[in-house]
Amino acid sequence: MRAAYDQQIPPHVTVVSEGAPADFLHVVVEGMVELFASTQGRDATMAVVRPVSTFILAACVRDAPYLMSARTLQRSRLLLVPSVNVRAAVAADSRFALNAMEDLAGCYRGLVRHTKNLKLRNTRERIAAYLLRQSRLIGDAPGFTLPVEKRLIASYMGMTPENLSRAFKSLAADGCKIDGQRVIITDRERLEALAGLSLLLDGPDPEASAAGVSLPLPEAS
Amino acid sequence: MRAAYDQQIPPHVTVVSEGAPADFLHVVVEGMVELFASTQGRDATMAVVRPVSTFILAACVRDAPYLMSARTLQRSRLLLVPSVNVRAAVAADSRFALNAMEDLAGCYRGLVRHTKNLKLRNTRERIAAYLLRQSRLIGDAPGFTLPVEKRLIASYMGMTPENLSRAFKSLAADGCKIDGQRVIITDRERLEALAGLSLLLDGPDPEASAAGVSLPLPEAS
DNA sequence: AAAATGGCTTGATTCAGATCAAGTCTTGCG
DNA sequence: CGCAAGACTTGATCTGAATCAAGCCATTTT
Repeated sequence: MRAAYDQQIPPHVTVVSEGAPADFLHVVVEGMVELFASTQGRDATMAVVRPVSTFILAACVRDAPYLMSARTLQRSRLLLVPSVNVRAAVAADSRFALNAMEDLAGCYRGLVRHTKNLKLRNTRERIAAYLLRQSRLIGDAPGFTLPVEKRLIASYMGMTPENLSRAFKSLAADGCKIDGQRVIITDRERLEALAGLSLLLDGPDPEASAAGVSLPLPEAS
Repeated sequence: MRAAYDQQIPPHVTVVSEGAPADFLHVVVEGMVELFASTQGRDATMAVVRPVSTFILAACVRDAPYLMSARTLQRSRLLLVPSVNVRAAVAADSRFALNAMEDLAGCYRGLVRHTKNLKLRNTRERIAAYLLRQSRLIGDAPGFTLPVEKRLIASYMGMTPENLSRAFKSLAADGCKIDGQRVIITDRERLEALAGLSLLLDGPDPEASAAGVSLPLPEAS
């Protein structure tokens, strides 16, 4: 920690570029950071990280190049811990190693869920599942506010903003009303049927949210 | 290790079902195991594990339910290590913890690559990238043999077998001939242009293959 | 207050990939 | 050896989602 840098970053700044060597483990202390990947114009949101969570731990551990880029969505406070020190701490302190490992395992499982989602569900189902999960994470409240821009949700879910918009509208017939940022689940049963919710996929276990990676929590309302 | 079970498993046997508690860490000693996920009839290959590699390490570490199922593709020899002992070893032996962590980080990075692939490339591009990667992994040989059934490749790549078949055929125009199991890259430049190969995505680093997770290596020919 | 910017919606159209339906070829097995 | 099962291919058709093209609305800038 003594070697770490504490930085305030303005919004919309890219703090990590994929391909660069993983010199620092990043910790989001305040704000919100998007992990994304891009090739030839195309662009995909991989996750959104919220306090207090780390990102690109895997690259540090393996001393390999970053596979994702990162940019701030808001003004954020980041802690940059030199990878060397992270690896030293892992080797020296078994408690630290255990915690780091749990974090990593949580990220991995979050990504498995995300990938299963992409492969096994179509757009409407993904959205239904996402909304149900958001609702559950704040204690099964039927109403809440979307925590990020819709375009970001669309990119995360692997669809275009146009399609997300249309899908949101069409969900009115399946138990969920979306008006601007406001979401109201009017018929949970129906929405669950649409999502084809395998409890496993969206788990009752909160690890992915605890890990702060995936999309942020909504605010109840 | 003293607590582990050593098992011979016939082909096409499901050895792990998603949702079950992670009582054992599995190690593939011989053979080939498919990790997959399914909901309501739909089915998606997530990875293929080859010797010597572990699978479902993340679930063990977190003492959480499996997120993927596993079935043997061939007659396989598996080592089942009780999760309790794995966690004990992680806590007791920092060398073990470090190695486990590297393994986990490798799996994570493999999955990041896979997900980026799904989100950023269309089917033909994914296939081109896959073939180039296979070629590179055996030392840039232009000719090789597909290591697994095409239907499995199709599922892994998130497309139907029909589509894979058509795409394979159409690649003749882009520098690659596929005839049965045999693949011959006739124009690497062209194929690379199609794949839009960002070196980052498919990496020069061999970790994903070393981890034995993803699809198996082909045989040169 | 007007103008500009960026996010969101809506409609029309297109297209990649899925589905459906045969058929062929290979492989394992009684 | 002959049959059955399963993998793969091929063609015809359909459809979910992308793309293209405006327009709308809120927020910020001038």
